[in-house]
Amino acid sequence: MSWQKDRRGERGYHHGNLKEALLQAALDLISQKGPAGFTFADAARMAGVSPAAPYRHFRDRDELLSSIAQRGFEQFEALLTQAWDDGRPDTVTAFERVGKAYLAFARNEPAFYSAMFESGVPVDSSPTLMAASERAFAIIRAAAERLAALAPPGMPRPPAMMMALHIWSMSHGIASLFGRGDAARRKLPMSPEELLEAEVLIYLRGLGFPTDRRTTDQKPPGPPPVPPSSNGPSGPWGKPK
Amino acid sequence: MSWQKDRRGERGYHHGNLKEALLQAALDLISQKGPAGFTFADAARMAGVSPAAPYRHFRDRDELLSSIAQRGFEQFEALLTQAWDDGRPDTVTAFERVGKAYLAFARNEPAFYSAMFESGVPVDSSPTLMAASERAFAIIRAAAERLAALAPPGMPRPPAMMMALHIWSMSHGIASLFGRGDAARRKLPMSPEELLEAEVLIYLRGLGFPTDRRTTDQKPPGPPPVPPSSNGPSGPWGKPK
DNA sequence: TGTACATCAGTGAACGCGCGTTCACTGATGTAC
DNA sequence: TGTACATCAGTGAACGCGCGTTCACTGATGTAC
Repeated sequence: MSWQKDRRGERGYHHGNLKEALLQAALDLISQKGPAGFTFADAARMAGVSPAAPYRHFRDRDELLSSIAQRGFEQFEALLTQAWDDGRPDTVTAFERVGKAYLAFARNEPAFYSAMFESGVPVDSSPTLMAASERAFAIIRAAAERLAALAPPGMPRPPAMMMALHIWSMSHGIASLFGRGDAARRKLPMSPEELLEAEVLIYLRGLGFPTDRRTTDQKPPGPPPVPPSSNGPSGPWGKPK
Repeated sequence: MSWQKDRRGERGYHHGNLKEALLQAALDLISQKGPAGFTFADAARMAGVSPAAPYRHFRDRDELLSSIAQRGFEQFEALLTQAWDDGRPDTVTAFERVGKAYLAFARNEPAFYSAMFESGVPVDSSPTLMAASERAFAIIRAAAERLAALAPPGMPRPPAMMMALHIWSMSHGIASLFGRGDAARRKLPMSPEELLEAEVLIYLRGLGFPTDRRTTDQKPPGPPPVPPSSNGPSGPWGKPK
C-alpha cells in the first residue's frame, strides 16, 4: 500500500528502488481500478516521485504493464510448482491441488491475473513474457504427463498435451467467470473450488482413470462419481440458485 | 465501419438514429483498440456528431459500455438458441453445436465478448444487463437439462445446473485463452473447436453418457474415447506444438 | 389545412483537468589514480 | 586517503493534447386546435 509513499523527506535525492516501487504502485492501482484505470503519472505519484522519473526505468506504460504480466507469470509458476509438489502424496491429489492453486491465484491476485490474461498485452509481445508464460504452463503439462503415465494398461494413453490444455481451460474458465477477485465475479451456488474439483474428477473418469485418490491401482471404470463434491449428492448441487 | 461517418452534409440537423450509431461506433473502436481504448468523444466523432450529442442518449461512458454488453448478451442468446435448435437432430450433437457457437461468438465478436466478460462492467451493475446475461445462460442450462434427462437408468442423474456450469466454464476457458478474436489469442496445436469437442465428450463419458451421437440408447461405458477428435488418434494430438 | 407552440435532438464554444513526454538541470554515487 | 571526474537517477517546469462535461443556443419535429 504505502510503499515509499510520502517519504520524500526521509529518502534522499535517489529513490534507491524505484523500479520495484513503480511495479508495486501500478499493481495497487490496477487492483483498485482495473488495468485500464492506471496511468504512468499515477504510478509515479504513488511512488512519491516526479512524473518524469519512470522514464528512467520503462520506455512507456505498455512496457510497465508487460513487466507486471511477466512478474505475474513468475509468481504463478512458483505457486503451481509448490502446489504440484512433484506429485506428492499421490498424482491425483496433487493434480487437483494445482487446479485449486490456479483459483487461489486468480482470487488473491486480481491485478496480476488481469494483467496476464485480460489487459490486452499479447503474450508474444515480448520473448521474456512468452517464456515466463510457457514456464507456468509447463507445470501443468508436467503434471498431466505424470497423470497420463498412470493410465490403466488396457486403455489408450491420453495425450498429455491435450489433458494439460483441458485442465488449463477448465481452471481458467471457472477462475475468470466465478473465481475472480474483483467486482466482475459472478455468483455461484457453490464454491469455485467445488465446481472445479467435480469437473476435473468427471473428466478424469471420462478418460478411464480411477479417481479414488487413496489408491492408484487400476480398477475398471464403475458408475460415475456424481456429484463428487465433498458434501455428497445432497450438497450444494441440490437446490441451486 | 463507415456508419453515418462523414455524412454530415447528407443528413439534416437531426441524426435520426444516433443511439444506434454510437453503439456501433463504440463497438468498432473497441474491436480496434480494446475496451480500454474507446472514449465517449471518439464515439461521437465517429458517428459524425458533436462531443456533446451522446449525452442525450447515455449518462456516461459506463452506461454506453453496459448497453453494449447487454446487446452482446442478447445476440449471444440468439446465437446459442439457434445452435441448440431445441436439441435437433439429437441431444449430444445439438449440445456440441452450442459449444461451437460459444467459440464462434468469441472469435467473431471480440468487441462484444470483451465488453461482456472483460471490460470490468459487473453483470449486476444493471438489472437489465443481469437479465440478459441470465437469459443467455438459460439456453445452456436448458440444454444441460435435456442432456441430464438422457442419463442411463442405472446411474445417478447428474445435476443439470452443475453440467451447465461445467460446460460454460469449459467453453469460456477455451474461448478466452485460445479462441479470442483479438491479438491476445494464444497459439494452439489444434483448433479450439477440436479441443472443446474432445473435452466435452470426455466429460460426458465421465458422467456415464453414451457419446456415440448416432444413437441415444444407453449402452454401459466402454473404453473411453481418446482422443475423440475428428482426425482420429493420429490427428492433431500426435505431435503437439 | 394552417398556425402556434412545446418538445426533442442536435450545435459549437468553452472550461478545467490530467496525461504523456521533453528538456536542461542537479544531486548522489562510484571509480581511477 | 583524497581528489577529479564520469555516470546515474532523479527534479521541476513546460508543452501540446484530447477528454469529459457544461451551457445557452437552435433547427427540426410533432401535436392541439
